[in-house]
Amino acid sequence: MKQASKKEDTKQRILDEALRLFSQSGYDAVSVERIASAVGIKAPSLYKHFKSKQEIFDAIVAETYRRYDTFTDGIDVHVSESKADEKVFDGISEEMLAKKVRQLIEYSLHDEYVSRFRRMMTIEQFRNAEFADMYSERYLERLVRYHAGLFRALIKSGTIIGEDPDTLALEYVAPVVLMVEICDRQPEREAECLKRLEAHVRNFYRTYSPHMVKTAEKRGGKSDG
Amino acid sequence: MKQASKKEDTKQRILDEALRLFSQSGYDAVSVERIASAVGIKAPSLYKHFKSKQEIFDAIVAETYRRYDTFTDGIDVHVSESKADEKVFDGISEEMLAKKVRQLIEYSLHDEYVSRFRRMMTIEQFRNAEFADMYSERYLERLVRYHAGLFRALIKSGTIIGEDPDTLALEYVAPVVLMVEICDRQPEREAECLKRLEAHVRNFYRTYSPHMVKTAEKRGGKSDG
DNA sequence: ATTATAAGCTAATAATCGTTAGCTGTCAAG
DNA sequence: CTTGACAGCTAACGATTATTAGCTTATAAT
Repeated sequence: MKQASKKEDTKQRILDEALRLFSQSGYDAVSVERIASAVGIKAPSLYKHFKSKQEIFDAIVAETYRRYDTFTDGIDVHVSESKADEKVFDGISEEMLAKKVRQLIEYSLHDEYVSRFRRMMTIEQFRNAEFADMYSERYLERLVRYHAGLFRALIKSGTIIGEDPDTLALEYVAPVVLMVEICDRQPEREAECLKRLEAHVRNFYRTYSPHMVKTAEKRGGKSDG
Repeated sequence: MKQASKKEDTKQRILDEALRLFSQSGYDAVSVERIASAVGIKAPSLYKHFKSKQEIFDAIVAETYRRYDTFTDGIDVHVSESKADEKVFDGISEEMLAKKVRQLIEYSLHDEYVSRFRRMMTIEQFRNAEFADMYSERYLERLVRYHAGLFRALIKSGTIIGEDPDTLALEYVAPVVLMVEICDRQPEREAECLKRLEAHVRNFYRTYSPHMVKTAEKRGGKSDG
């Protein structure tokens, strides 16, 4: 029988520690010796669980393919494009948008697995075309498509105004992605990034919400900076 | 006397080839042997020019500190914040904005040195705090500040409407930065990215230009999908 | 022309790399 | 209790790493 107690546990810890180290320094800069000692075993013992260093890396990638987590996994509200015309989002508020982004950021940055894997792929994205494609798809396009669907529904329901939901989605999502990238390399700037995103979301909402009809007159003479 | 003929030439070629290789695979994955053979010499000969592999890397970084090139170097129109209130940008057009972005992209992607260094730093950004800071500053904050200054002037002159030039700048710049990142890993998508940026810039201009007063009525009843 | 320096080379260094062989103790199944 | 597989270990492998020593050749200054 296959007992999952000791062996599977060690195997998982190897994957965990390897991902942690790869996300810090990249695949080439991390030796199997270093992975092993992080797990608390000797390097040759790794080969009881994986037949090569490359296989460890591959297993990590394969695992995330199974998990298929995205930025959007961290959001509680989900929309599929097919359901988009049901008017669930009629009354979406500035506050709701802001909250969604906070949830997204929270998940993307504080889920260790998610954030480590993203940092690892940031380092390894140029290694081959497959990784490049995966990176763009996973960390940008999925999020843009998701929001394009959302905005398409919101436009249809009249909640926001706008003609091009794809462009709108890119403009909405791009600052979010960039702030995540900043936090990946400068975690100490998280508060600042959240603040900038709050300002972004609120400006976005006010710009495209029909409640706020923006005219040249409205912002004519500003008193002082 | 210090003759700059042969030695300085080889030294520069070492830097060039090293940067090319580092930008493809990262520092750790490139051996001095591989750099040397790209230059056309043997590995030990490298040490007549640099006393270590690390020094080659450091020299590359130091060189870009001297050059101080940014995204904005590729733009012909320059604004310093002090000159910002001179009404040079009164009549800025959608076409001008679109052209500026095209120039920016052209420079960022097709200047070999600039694009290779950026890709190298993308790989090495997590190596230490200095690189992390440099990356954010060089590839995002500078560009945001530049455009914040531009938009501040444009708001003051009434060319565009808006209250928060910093947020506006982030929203304007973020899609540009992201499209550059896509092209860095998927060069075959350049045309698509340029198209998306064109749509972004035009949407941005139309949204914030006072000529286009956008109201709920204007986009009220859309006939069909 | 002489001479010194510079820039290449080969050979060899120690260190570290990923990986294999083979031994030992643990522990669950029979 | 016996047995066998499993998961750890040490020792060692060859390959590759960055780097040094020392020789040679080309070149530039005197």
